[in-house]
Amino acid sequence: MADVPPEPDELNTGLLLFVAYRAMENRIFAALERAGFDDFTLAQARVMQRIGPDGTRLTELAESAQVTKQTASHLVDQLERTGYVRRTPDPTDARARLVRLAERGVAAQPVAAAVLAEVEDEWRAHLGERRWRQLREALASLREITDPYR
Amino acid sequence: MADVPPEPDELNTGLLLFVAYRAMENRIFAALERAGFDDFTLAQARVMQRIGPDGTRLTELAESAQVTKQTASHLVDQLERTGYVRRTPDPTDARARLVRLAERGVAAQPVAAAVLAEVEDEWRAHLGERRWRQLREALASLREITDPYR
DNA sequence: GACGGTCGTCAGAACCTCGAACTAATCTGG
DNA sequence: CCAGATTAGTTCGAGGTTCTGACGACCGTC
Repeated sequence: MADVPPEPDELNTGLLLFVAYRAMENRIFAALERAGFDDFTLAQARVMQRIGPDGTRLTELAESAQVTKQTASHLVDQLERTGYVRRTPDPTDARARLVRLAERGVAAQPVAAAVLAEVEDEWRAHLGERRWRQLREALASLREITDPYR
Repeated sequence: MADVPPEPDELNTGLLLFVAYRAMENRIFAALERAGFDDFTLAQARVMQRIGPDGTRLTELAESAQVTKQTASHLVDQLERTGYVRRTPDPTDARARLVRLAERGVAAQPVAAAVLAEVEDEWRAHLGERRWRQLREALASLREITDPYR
Protein backbone atom coordinates (compact mmCIF):
# COMPACT_ATOMS: atom_id res chain seq x y z
CA MET A 1 0.00 0.00 0.00
CA ALA A 2 2.99 2.24 -0.36
CA ASP A 3 4.76 3.52 -3.39
CA VAL A 4 8.16 1.97 -3.73
CA PRO A 5 8.52 1.72 -7.47
CA PRO A 6 10.88 -1.13 -8.28
CA GLU A 7 11.83 0.72 -11.40
CA PRO A 8 11.68 4.46 -11.89
CA ASP A 9 8.45 5.96 -13.19
CA GLU A 10 6.63 2.66 -12.98
CA LEU A 11 3.41 2.93 -11.06
CA ASN A 12 2.36 -0.02 -8.97
CA THR A 13 0.09 -2.43 -10.73
CA GLY A 14 -2.81 -2.00 -8.35
CA LEU A 15 -2.96 1.69 -9.09
CA LEU A 16 -2.76 1.11 -12.82
CA LEU A 17 -5.71 -1.25 -12.63
CA PHE A 18 -7.62 1.18 -10.46
CA VAL A 19 -7.19 4.09 -12.83
CA ALA A 20 -8.46 2.18 -15.83
CA TYR A 21 -11.29 0.59 -13.89
CA ARG A 22 -12.56 3.86 -12.52
CA ALA A 23 -12.31 5.53 -15.90
CA MET A 24 -14.57 2.89 -17.42
CA GLU A 25 -17.01 2.97 -14.55
CA ASN A 26 -17.25 6.74 -14.54
CA ARG A 27 -17.84 6.91 -18.26
CA ILE A 28 -20.70 4.45 -18.17
CA PHE A 29 -22.25 5.96 -15.08
CA ALA A 30 -22.10 9.45 -16.57
CA ALA A 31 -23.64 8.29 -19.83
CA LEU A 32 -26.52 6.62 -18.04
CA GLU A 33 -27.09 9.78 -16.07
CA ARG A 34 -27.21 11.86 -19.24
CA ALA A 35 -29.66 9.38 -20.75
CA GLY A 36 -32.09 10.01 -17.91
CA PHE A 37 -31.14 7.12 -15.66
CA ASP A 38 -30.09 9.41 -12.87
CA ASP A 39 -31.97 7.86 -9.99
CA PHE A 40 -29.51 5.23 -8.93
CA THR A 41 -26.08 5.23 -7.37
CA LEU A 42 -22.74 3.74 -8.28
CA ALA A 43 -23.06 1.09 -5.61
CA GLN A 44 -26.42 0.06 -7.01
CA ALA A 45 -25.02 -0.05 -10.52
CA ARG A 46 -22.18 -2.28 -9.41
CA VAL A 47 -24.70 -4.85 -8.29
CA MET A 48 -27.13 -4.36 -11.14
CA GLN A 49 -24.56 -4.94 -13.85
CA ARG A 50 -24.03 -8.45 -12.59
CA ILE A 51 -27.58 -9.62 -13.08
CA GLY A 52 -27.68 -12.28 -15.76
CA PRO A 53 -30.33 -12.55 -18.48
CA ASP A 54 -32.16 -15.29 -16.58
CA GLY A 55 -31.89 -13.66 -13.19
CA THR A 56 -29.27 -14.10 -10.53
CA ARG A 57 -29.43 -15.09 -6.91
CA LEU A 58 -28.71 -12.51 -4.29
CA THR A 59 -25.84 -14.49 -2.82
CA GLU A 60 -24.28 -14.79 -6.22
CA LEU A 61 -24.59 -11.05 -6.79
CA ALA A 62 -23.04 -10.37 -3.43
CA GLU A 63 -20.09 -12.64 -4.06
CA SER A 64 -19.29 -11.38 -7.50
CA ALA A 65 -19.62 -7.75 -6.47
CA GLN A 66 -17.57 -8.48 -3.35
CA VAL A 67 -19.99 -7.16 -0.81
CA THR A 68 -21.87 -8.95 1.95
CA LYS A 69 -25.33 -10.39 1.43
CA GLN A 70 -26.74 -7.69 3.66
CA THR A 71 -25.32 -4.96 1.49
CA ALA A 72 -26.50 -6.63 -1.69
CA SER A 73 -29.94 -7.11 -0.22
CA HIS A 74 -30.10 -3.46 0.74
CA LEU A 75 -29.04 -2.29 -2.69
CA VAL A 76 -31.51 -4.61 -4.39
CA ASP A 77 -34.22 -3.16 -2.15
CA GLN A 78 -33.51 0.27 -3.52
CA LEU A 79 -33.28 -0.92 -7.10
CA GLU A 80 -36.58 -2.67 -6.68
CA ARG A 81 -38.22 0.43 -5.29
CA THR A 82 -37.08 2.51 -8.25
CA GLY A 83 -38.18 -0.09 -10.77
CA TYR A 84 -34.86 -1.33 -12.05
CA VAL A 85 -35.09 -4.89 -10.80
CA ARG A 86 -37.62 -7.38 -9.53
CA ARG A 87 -37.35 -10.31 -7.15
CA THR A 88 -38.92 -13.52 -8.33
CA PRO A 89 -39.04 -16.91 -6.67
CA ASP A 90 -36.43 -19.43 -7.73
CA PRO A 91 -38.28 -22.49 -9.05
CA THR A 92 -35.42 -24.77 -8.06
CA ASP A 93 -35.10 -23.64 -4.45
CA ALA A 94 -37.86 -22.18 -2.33
CA ARG A 95 -35.42 -20.41 -0.07
CA ALA A 96 -33.81 -18.50 -2.90
CA ARG A 97 -35.13 -15.71 -5.07
CA LEU A 98 -33.91 -14.64 -8.45
CA VAL A 99 -33.14 -10.99 -8.98
CA ARG A 100 -34.12 -9.98 -12.50
CA LEU A 101 -33.97 -6.77 -14.45
CA ALA A 102 -37.33 -5.01 -14.48
CA GLU A 103 -38.57 -2.61 -17.13
CA ARG A 104 -36.35 0.30 -16.25
CA GLY A 105 -33.33 -1.93 -15.88
CA VAL A 106 -33.92 -3.46 -19.27
CA ALA A 107 -34.20 0.02 -20.76
CA ALA A 108 -30.87 1.07 -19.28
CA GLN A 109 -29.02 -1.97 -20.54
CA PRO A 110 -28.49 -0.95 -24.18
CA VAL A 111 -27.30 2.48 -23.12
CA ALA A 112 -24.68 0.95 -20.87
CA ALA A 113 -23.66 -1.58 -23.48
CA ALA A 114 -23.23 1.14 -26.08
CA VAL A 115 -20.90 3.24 -23.93
CA LEU A 116 -18.98 0.17 -22.88
CA ALA A 117 -18.36 -0.63 -26.52
CA GLU A 118 -17.49 2.98 -27.23
CA VAL A 119 -14.89 3.12 -24.48
CA GLU A 120 -13.43 -0.22 -25.49
CA ASP A 121 -13.14 1.08 -29.04
CA GLU A 122 -11.29 4.14 -27.80
CA TRP A 123 -8.91 2.01 -25.83
CA ARG A 124 -8.39 -0.30 -28.76
CA ALA A 125 -7.64 2.68 -30.97
CA HIS A 126 -5.16 4.03 -28.47
CA LEU A 127 -3.34 0.77 -27.91
CA GLY A 128 -3.63 -0.70 -31.35
CA GLU A 129 -5.40 -3.96 -32.06
CA ARG A 130 -2.49 -6.15 -31.04
CA ARG A 131 -1.80 -4.63 -27.65
CA TRP A 132 -5.50 -4.42 -26.96
CA ARG A 133 -5.82 -8.13 -27.54
CA GLN A 134 -2.85 -8.77 -25.32
CA LEU A 135 -4.35 -6.69 -22.53
CA ARG A 136 -7.68 -8.48 -22.70
CA GLU A 137 -5.98 -11.82 -22.84
CA ALA A 138 -3.70 -11.12 -19.89
CA LEU A 139 -6.55 -9.82 -17.75
CA ALA A 140 -8.69 -12.83 -18.56
CA SER A 141 -5.85 -15.14 -17.64
CA LEU A 142 -5.18 -13.27 -14.43
CA ARG A 143 -8.78 -13.79 -13.49
CA GLU A 144 -8.09 -17.48 -13.02
CA ILE A 145 -6.02 -16.72 -9.96
CA THR A 146 -7.62 -13.51 -8.73
CA ASP A 147 -11.37 -14.03 -8.97
CA PRO A 148 -12.60 -15.49 -5.71
CA TYR A 149 -16.09 -15.89 -7.11
CA ARG A 150 -15.32 -16.98 -10.58
CA MET B 1 -23.04 -1.40 -17.04
CA ALA B 2 -24.76 -4.40 -18.52
CA ASP B 3 -23.42 -7.68 -19.67
CA VAL B 4 -23.72 -8.00 -23.37
CA PRO B 5 -20.60 -9.90 -24.24
CA PRO B 6 -19.60 -9.13 -27.81
CA GLU B 7 -18.02 -12.54 -27.97
CA PRO B 8 -19.03 -15.55 -25.97
CA ASP B 9 -17.42 -16.07 -22.58
CA GLU B 10 -15.61 -12.73 -22.70
CA LEU B 11 -16.24 -10.66 -19.63
CA ASN B 12 -16.48 -6.93 -20.05
CA THR B 13 -13.22 -5.12 -19.58
CA GLY B 14 -14.40 -3.06 -16.63
CA LEU B 15 -15.16 -6.19 -14.67
CA LEU B 16 -11.82 -7.76 -15.57
CA LEU B 17 -10.02 -4.72 -14.27
CA PHE B 18 -12.12 -4.69 -11.14
CA VAL B 19 -11.41 -8.29 -10.27
CA ALA B 20 -7.66 -7.90 -10.52
CA TYR B 21 -7.66 -4.55 -8.75
CA ARG B 22 -9.66 -5.82 -5.81
CA ALA B 23 -7.54 -8.94 -5.54
CA MET B 24 -4.42 -6.84 -5.18
CA GLU B 25 -6.01 -4.45 -2.74
CA ASN B 26 -7.41 -7.20 -0.57
CA ARG B 27 -4.12 -9.02 -0.42
CA ILE B 28 -2.21 -5.98 0.74
CA PHE B 29 -4.86 -4.91 3.19
CA ALA B 30 -5.02 -8.39 4.71
CA ALA B 31 -1.24 -8.60 5.02
CA LEU B 32 -1.08 -5.27 6.81
CA GLU B 33 -3.79 -6.42 9.14
CA ARG B 34 -1.88 -9.59 9.95
CA ALA B 35 1.24 -7.54 10.57
CA GLY B 36 -0.54 -5.61 13.29
CA PHE B 37 -1.65 -2.61 11.25
CA ASP B 38 -5.29 -3.30 11.87
CA ASP B 39 -6.44 0.10 13.00
CA PHE B 40 -7.19 1.68 9.68
CA THR B 41 -9.74 1.13 6.96
CA LEU B 42 -9.59 0.45 3.26
CA ALA B 43 -10.67 3.99 2.46
CA GLN B 44 -7.88 5.39 4.60
CA ALA B 45 -5.37 3.09 2.95
CA ARG B 46 -6.44 4.26 -0.48
CA VAL B 47 -5.49 7.76 0.46
CA MET B 48 -2.39 6.87 2.45
CA GLN B 49 -0.79 4.90 -0.35
CA ARG B 50 -0.66 8.01 -2.47
CA ILE B 51 1.49 10.01 -0.11
CA GLY B 52 4.85 10.68 -1.71
CA PRO B 53 8.20 10.48 0.08
CA ASP B 54 8.34 14.26 0.44
CA GLY B 55 4.74 14.69 1.45
CA THR B 56 1.74 15.41 -0.71
CA ARG B 57 -0.88 18.11 -0.68
CA LEU B 58 -4.37 17.24 0.33
CA THR B 59 -5.84 18.39 -2.96
CA GLU B 60 -3.42 16.22 -4.81
CA LEU B 61 -4.31 13.21 -2.68
CA ALA B 62 -7.99 13.83 -3.28
CA GLU B 63 -7.59 14.08 -7.03
CA SER B 64 -5.45 11.03 -7.43
CA ALA B 65 -7.66 8.92 -5.17
CA GLN B 66 -10.73 10.29 -6.94
CA VAL B 67 -12.55 11.56 -3.91
CA THR B 68 -13.50 15.10 -2.92
CA LYS B 69 -11.21 17.28 -0.84
CA GLN B 70 -13.62 17.00 2.04
CA THR B 71 -13.46 13.24 2.00
CA ALA B 72 -9.69 13.24 1.79
CA SER B 73 -9.50 15.73 4.64
CA HIS B 74 -11.73 13.56 6.76
CA LEU B 75 -9.68 10.44 6.09
CA VAL B 76 -6.44 12.26 6.81
CA ASP B 77 -7.96 13.41 10.10
CA GLN B 78 -8.41 9.81 11.09
CA LEU B 79 -4.98 8.77 9.90
CA GLU B 80 -3.46 11.60 11.86
CA ARG B 81 -5.29 10.62 14.99
CA THR B 82 -3.99 7.05 14.77
CA GLY B 83 -0.44 8.16 14.08
CA TYR B 84 -0.04 7.13 10.46
CA VAL B 85 0.37 10.58 8.97
CA ARG B 86 1.19 14.11 9.98
CA ARG B 87 0.22 17.46 8.51
CA THR B 88 3.06 19.88 8.06
CA PRO B 89 3.02 23.38 6.59
CA ASP B 90 4.00 23.69 2.95
CA PRO B 91 6.99 26.04 2.83
CA THR B 92 6.12 27.14 -0.67
CA ASP B 93 2.50 28.02 -0.04
CA ALA B 94 1.04 29.12 3.26
CA ARG B 95 -2.45 28.00 2.27
CA ALA B 96 -1.39 24.45 1.68
CA ARG B 97 -0.20 21.76 4.02
CA LEU B 98 1.81 18.72 3.19
CA VAL B 99 0.56 15.37 4.35
CA ARG B 100 3.49 13.17 5.30
CA LEU B 101 3.81 9.66 6.61
CA ALA B 102 4.34 9.62 10.37
CA GLU B 103 6.08 6.93 12.35
CA ARG B 104 3.40 4.31 12.08
CA GLY B 105 2.88 5.01 8.41
CA VAL B 106 6.58 4.64 7.72
CA ALA B 107 6.56 1.33 9.58
CA ALA B 108 3.71 0.01 7.46
CA GLN B 109 5.31 0.93 4.17
CA PRO B 110 7.80 -1.94 3.83
CA VAL B 111 5.12 -4.48 4.73
CA ALA B 112 2.89 -3.16 1.97
CA ALA B 113 5.74 -3.01 -0.50
CA ALA B 114 6.70 -6.59 0.25
CA VAL B 115 3.22 -7.96 -0.38
CA LEU B 116 2.85 -5.86 -3.48
CA ALA B 117 6.04 -7.38 -4.83
CA GLU B 118 4.89 -10.83 -3.77
CA VAL B 119 1.59 -10.54 -5.60
CA GLU B 120 3.25 -9.11 -8.67
CA ASP B 121 5.63 -12.05 -8.65
CA GLU B 122 2.71 -14.45 -8.48
CA TRP B 123 1.05 -12.75 -11.38
CA ARG B 124 4.24 -12.73 -13.36
CA ALA B 125 4.67 -16.44 -12.70
CA HIS B 126 1.13 -17.16 -13.82
CA LEU B 127 1.30 -15.11 -16.97
CA GLY B 128 4.90 -15.68 -17.90
CA GLU B 129 7.42 -12.89 -18.20
CA ARG B 130 6.36 -11.85 -21.67
CA ARG B 131 2.64 -11.50 -21.06
CA TRP B 132 3.31 -9.82 -17.73
CA ARG B 133 5.40 -7.18 -19.47
CA GLN B 134 2.69 -6.73 -22.06
CA LEU B 135 0.05 -6.26 -19.38
CA ARG B 136 2.09 -3.66 -17.52
CA GLU B 137 2.92 -1.90 -20.70
CA ALA B 138 -0.68 -1.79 -21.94
CA LEU B 139 -1.99 -0.54 -18.60
CA ALA B 140 0.65 2.16 -18.45
CA SER B 141 -0.22 3.27 -21.94
CA LEU B 142 -3.91 3.27 -21.17
CA ARG B 143 -3.22 5.55 -18.28
CA GLU B 144 -2.41 8.32 -20.71
CA ILE B 145 -6.04 8.54 -21.72
CA THR B 146 -7.78 7.36 -18.57
CA ASP B 147 -6.04 9.12 -15.72
CA PRO B 148 -7.86 12.38 -15.02
CA TYR B 149 -5.27 13.33 -12.44
CA ARG B 150 -2.00 12.84 -14.16
C1' DG C 1 -4.49 46.84 -2.68
C1' DA C 2 -8.38 44.76 -4.79
C1' DC C 3 -9.78 40.85 -7.63
C1' DG C 4 -10.62 36.08 -8.98
C1' DG C 5 -8.89 31.69 -8.08
C1' DT C 6 -6.90 28.05 -5.01
C1' DC C 7 -6.07 25.41 -0.39
C1' DG C 8 -8.16 23.48 3.13
C1' DT C 9 -11.85 23.07 6.79
C1' DC C 10 -16.55 22.74 8.99
C1' DA C 11 -21.24 21.23 9.14
C1' DG C 12 -24.90 18.43 7.75
C1' DA C 13 -27.21 14.91 5.29
C1' DA C 14 -27.37 10.87 2.47
C1' DC C 15 -25.50 6.75 1.55
C1' DC C 16 -22.83 2.36 2.02
C1' DT C 17 -21.21 -1.48 4.58
C1' DC C 18 -20.86 -4.73 7.95
C1' DG C 19 -21.71 -7.92 12.19
C1' DA C 20 -25.13 -10.24 14.80
C1' DA C 21 -29.29 -12.45 15.12
C1' DC C 22 -33.21 -14.44 12.98
C1' DT C 23 -36.73 -17.23 9.81
C1' DA C 24 -37.47 -20.48 6.44
C1' DA C 25 -36.11 -24.09 3.43
C1' DT C 26 -32.79 -27.71 2.11
C1' DC C 27 -29.67 -31.43 2.89
C1' DT C 28 -27.60 -35.41 5.42
C1' DG C 29 -26.99 -39.38 8.38
C1' DG C 30 -28.94 -42.70 11.15
C1' DC D 1 -38.65 -40.01 8.34
C1' DC D 2 -36.77 -36.88 11.40
C1' DA D 3 -33.05 -34.15 14.18
C1' DG D 4 -29.14 -31.51 13.37
C1' DA D 5 -26.26 -28.99 10.27
C1' DT D 6 -26.22 -25.96 6.36
C1' DT D 7 -27.76 -22.46 3.19
C1' DA D 8 -30.75 -18.38 1.26
C1' DG D 9 -32.24 -14.30 2.51
C1' DT D 10 -33.91 -10.66 5.72
C1' DT D 11 -34.01 -7.26 9.62
C1' DC D 12 -31.81 -4.33 12.93
C1' DG D 13 -28.47 -1.25 14.43
C1' DA D 14 -23.97 0.87 14.46
C1' DG D 15 -20.17 2.92 12.26
C1' DG D 16 -17.78 4.55 8.17
C1' DT D 17 -17.71 6.97 3.86
C1' DT D 18 -18.93 10.44 0.74
C1' DC D 19 -21.03 14.35 -1.08
C1' DT D 20 -22.98 19.50 -1.34
C1' DG D 21 -22.67 23.88 0.28
C1' DA D 22 -20.59 27.49 2.70
C1' DC D 23 -16.68 29.49 4.63
C1' DG D 24 -11.89 31.83 6.03
C1' DA D 25 -7.22 32.12 4.66
C1' DC D 26 -3.89 32.86 1.21
C1' DC D 27 -1.84 33.42 -3.63
C1' DG D 28 -0.87 35.78 -7.93
C1' DT D 29 -1.80 39.51 -10.83
C1' DC D 30 -3.06 44.00 -12.65
